[in-house]
Amino acid sequence: MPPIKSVSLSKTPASKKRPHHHGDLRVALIDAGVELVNEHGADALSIRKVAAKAGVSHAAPAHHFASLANLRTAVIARAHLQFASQMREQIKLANKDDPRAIILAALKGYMDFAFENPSLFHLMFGGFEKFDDDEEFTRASDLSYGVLSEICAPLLPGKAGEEGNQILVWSIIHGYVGIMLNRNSDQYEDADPAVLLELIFPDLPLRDPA
Amino acid sequence: MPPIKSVSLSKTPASKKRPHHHGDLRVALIDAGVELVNEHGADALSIRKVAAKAGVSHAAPAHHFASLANLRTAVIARAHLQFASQMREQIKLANKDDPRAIILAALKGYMDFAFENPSLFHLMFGGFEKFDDDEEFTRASDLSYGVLSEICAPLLPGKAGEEGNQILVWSIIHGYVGIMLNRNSDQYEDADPAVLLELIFPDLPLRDPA
DNA sequence: TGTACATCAGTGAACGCGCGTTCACTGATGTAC
DNA sequence: TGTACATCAGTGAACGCGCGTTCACTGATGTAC
Repeated sequence: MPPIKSVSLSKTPASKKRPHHHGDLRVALIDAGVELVNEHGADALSIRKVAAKAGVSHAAPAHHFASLANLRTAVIARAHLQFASQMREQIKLANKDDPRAIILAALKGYMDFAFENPSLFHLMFGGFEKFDDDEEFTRASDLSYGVLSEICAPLLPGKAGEEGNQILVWSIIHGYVGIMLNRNSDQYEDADPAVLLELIFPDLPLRDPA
Repeated sequence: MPPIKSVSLSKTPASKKRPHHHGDLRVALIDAGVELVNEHGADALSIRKVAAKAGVSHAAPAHHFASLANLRTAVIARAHLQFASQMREQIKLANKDDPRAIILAALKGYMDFAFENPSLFHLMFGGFEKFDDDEEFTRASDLSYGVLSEICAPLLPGKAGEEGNQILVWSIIHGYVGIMLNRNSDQYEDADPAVLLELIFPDLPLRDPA
């Protein structure tokens, strides 16, 4: 029995923008990179391992990433998307009329991301070579920084001005996370992040609601 | 003319504890490691490069460091010594009766070290494999942490208790430094660290002097 | 609809490199007598 | 003081490994006609 309309059937999946061979190798390689880093550390990211994990030959990634630094930049960009979205998800759970609750929620998302993906966090902020002017990267990292500036907007400007508040809040959470990640793992394992955040931020001065 | 007392002359330098061949290769290798990291990044630390920099064969370090992680641990330990001493030097310049000035001074030392040795700073806190229970390492890093707990002692305990103050102060400076190091270098090059510190710490609540 | 051709993603072999580690060695130093 | 010996830091060759990168290729997809 010959297939009826086999041509149109094969054309429909083609309209899904599936490129020539692999589904979307570029995306698959970045996925594999994120997994590799989380499983074996920031150093473990390599073109050959990423290719193996995606099930292609080690020469295939060259068609999508000109160098290891390009791949790394893309993985960090992807990490920023997840980072921002994890903060946004916590914000959604907070009372949207309580700016302080929103800040604490976002910072809980910040900490959760870092503690759940410590190696990825180190890759993002640990001084690894990346292309800071890559468009995909700047778009993604702007999403993260956007969350932070957004939640700080209701804060009363301090002596350091608007930007001072942002840097202060960001410094505290970034430093706290960095310190905790650097400790021997079992030393603070019973510390409850939410409680610690409350303790660290006892009274944030807010603007009068306009 | 035969040398008089040549024997005792040659014994005197021997009493300087100079080991067999090299002066003190272990120390020289750590020196070379610090230089390598500062010059070419935290990733550039390798047994072979360190040996080359110290002018010995690449098999020589094996007599002093069982593995790369051991060498790295020793380099980080050395970095902590410098880190602590840089904070102590700034503290010496401050009015010793002004606890707030002492805190700001120590944090200036903290920032100066990080900005002058960014790669070393990343090596110390960037999640690289090291032996946290190495005695030389714990002794050195305890010196750094000792400075931080010392300067925080005069602070009024907050809701998070004594330890909360320490974690808060440390988080702020650690996070601020981490964020600045992660930016494109020229973005904040005109920021005066001392001024920023003053802005970030407008009013630290101190204990009554007993 | 069918055919010829261009495009280009993925292949597999090969390259040279730097790496950590091992090994038998050598030669200077320290020690016992 | 002099001699024999033990110790051990440093040597140089060799190992196998994973790496990024290159290359001619092949074969599936997309397009022009």
